[in-house]
Amino acid sequence: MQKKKQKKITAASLPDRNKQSFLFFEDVYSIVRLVPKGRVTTYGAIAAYLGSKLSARMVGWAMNASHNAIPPVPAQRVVNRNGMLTGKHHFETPTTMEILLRKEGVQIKDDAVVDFAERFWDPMQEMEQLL
DNA sequence: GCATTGACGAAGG
DNA sequence: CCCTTCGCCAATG
Repeated sequence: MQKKKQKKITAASLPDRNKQSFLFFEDVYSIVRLVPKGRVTTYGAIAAYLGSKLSARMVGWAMNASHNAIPPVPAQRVVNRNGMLTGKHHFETPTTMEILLRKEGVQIKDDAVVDFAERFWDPMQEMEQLL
């Protein structure tokens, strides 16, 4: 049986209406939506969970399209591996991300999550607990 | 069709 | 310890 090579699905190859159905997007969104309030995860952790073949950049790329996602994705809970709010400029206002996180009980200092190691929510780790 | 960019991350200098 | 380079893969010009 021929191995089903990863079908090269691109958002551009789909009608706008189906972009939100883009599997890779949904995978990312599903994980992000699982992040509990007051916790954060990273692009790399999500990429690792989906498979190391996918780079963390693709996660960021997917997040960029998360505005079109329904239900909405708490993108503010996704930060880079350093705990920095690198995506803050992609929100409606540069302070939206920080405000949302503070509202959820996450302390932000110098555009970074305080006690990031404790706040970190690892998809793979959490998935194991569910098993 | 090539070059640049990007909400990343690891490695090297 | 800070900065640069490279790999990652798709989008965009």
